[in-house]
Amino acid sequence: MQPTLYGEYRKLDRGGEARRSLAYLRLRRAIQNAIEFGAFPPGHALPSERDLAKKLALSRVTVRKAIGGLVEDGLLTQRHGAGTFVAERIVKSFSRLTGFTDDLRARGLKPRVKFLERGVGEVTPEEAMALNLSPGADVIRLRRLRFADDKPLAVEATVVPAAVIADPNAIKLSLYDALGQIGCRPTRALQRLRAIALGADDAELLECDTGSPALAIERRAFLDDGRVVEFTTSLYRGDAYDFVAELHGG
Amino acid sequence: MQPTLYGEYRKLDRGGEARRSLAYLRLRRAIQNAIEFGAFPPGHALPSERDLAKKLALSRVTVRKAIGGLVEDGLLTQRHGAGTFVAERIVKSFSRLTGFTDDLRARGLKPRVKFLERGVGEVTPEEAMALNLSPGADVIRLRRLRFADDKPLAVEATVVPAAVIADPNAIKLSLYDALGQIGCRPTRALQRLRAIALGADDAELLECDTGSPALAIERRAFLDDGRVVEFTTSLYRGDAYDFVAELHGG
DNA sequence: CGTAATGATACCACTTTCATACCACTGATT
DNA sequence: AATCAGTGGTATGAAAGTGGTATCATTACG
Repeated sequence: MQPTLYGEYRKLDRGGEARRSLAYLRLRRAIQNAIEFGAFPPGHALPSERDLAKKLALSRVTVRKAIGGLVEDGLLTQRHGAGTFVAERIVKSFSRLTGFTDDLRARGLKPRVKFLERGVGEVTPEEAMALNLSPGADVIRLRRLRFADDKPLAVEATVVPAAVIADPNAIKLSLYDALGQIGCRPTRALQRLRAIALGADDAELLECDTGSPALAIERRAFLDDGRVVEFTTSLYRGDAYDFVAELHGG
Repeated sequence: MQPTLYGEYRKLDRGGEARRSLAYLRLRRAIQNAIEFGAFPPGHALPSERDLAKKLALSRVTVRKAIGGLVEDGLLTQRHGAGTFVAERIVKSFSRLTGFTDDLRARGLKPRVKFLERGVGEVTPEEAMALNLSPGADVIRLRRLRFADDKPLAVEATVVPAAVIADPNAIKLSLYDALGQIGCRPTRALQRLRAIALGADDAELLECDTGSPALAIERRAFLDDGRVVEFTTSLYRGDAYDFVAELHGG
């Protein structure tokens, strides 16, 4: 039997001794399940917010909160006056290859970004090497200060070939969201991690002392065809970010 | 029957005899067990601090102390005004783990190991927590200094339950070889990486200045049945070692 | 005697949830 | 073209529950 939205929601109700999840999160999971199991094909309209609220005995605020999250994730699309629809191009949710924003959201922290620089320019020789581009090609440069719950956590310098994203302003919060929307979400990445001492400039941005330890991460992300879509150098405050990895195999 | 949080807590109470852990440590272990045995799936809410305190006849201060530790470990997430939740793990999957020895060889460096300590002792509370052992159990402790071309590169402290390997001298070169020979080769490991400043002792061993940045890696390796067979804390000189990881999505 | 663990209590800030109401837009009907 | 029912977008207020924090008292231990 095909899962229904209402059935999915009620199924998630069982919680044993644990307090149930928050209603809007439960509903959100229910909708997401229904979509991923195919109960709602792409383009299909969801019941209206008022209908959902009434049928599930929830308030419209709660329903909107659930839907809102999925809209932000690109799973749903809303059109003012028309309705809520399953997005045509569903961005595969990558459980493992995630960017900073997803990481923080998964941890329940509020991500915030302050742009220090956002512009277009010509590649430097080093960038050309890292991105595998020809000299003279254009790239987008981003320099971002990242906050978690309003505490500075990392400075990040990102270089993206202009051939991938032409308009720097298309990147609002998450680079990976922007890449996903144009179907260029990377499937593989190489990271290089090391510990360094913070320089004066970066230390000031991160509101800690010069020379304090930081985690430096360089990442090159690849598409299926091998093109590099991103080269990012990040400095994470050593006392504020842990990198957790799960290893498999024998 | 699935373990429950309250059941877990009371079970730990019966440890009885002379050695009863502090209440907040016991509760902390109980919660951790409940999570790791799946009683609380990721994303689900714990009972509120007030509920826990009331049901377990503890004060809220004690409950908060227990929860606080797990939050710091990244196992739980708290949101002001919302509740306490089992953290969704940020998992980076390393498909190819560049082992220490192989990596050095690839760089044309000669690896060498010097044992600083190798013996049996009783677990400390922290180790008991990491290895999920009862207080008073015996463990093997290894402390090794790793060199590349005769320059110190890392200090490594490893703890293995004596229940797994009884004789410390059975471990000659590679811990994983020794584990494999008795059929206890781990299939899964969790690593935690962060940047720290070196303390005086470790700095001296690594022949660099106190306070210089280092890469701290904690690793817990698991068997199929979930038992922890190894807990290792490594400190790599920040200026001498890069950690390279390959990430996969989809 | 001091310290640490624990308990009891109170208050604050925040989130969730509900109940309304009204606005702005869409699409189809008239 | 005008209308209208249904949609999402926004705002308000209120109640209940949550974690965050502080204070003070009690107990156990060295």
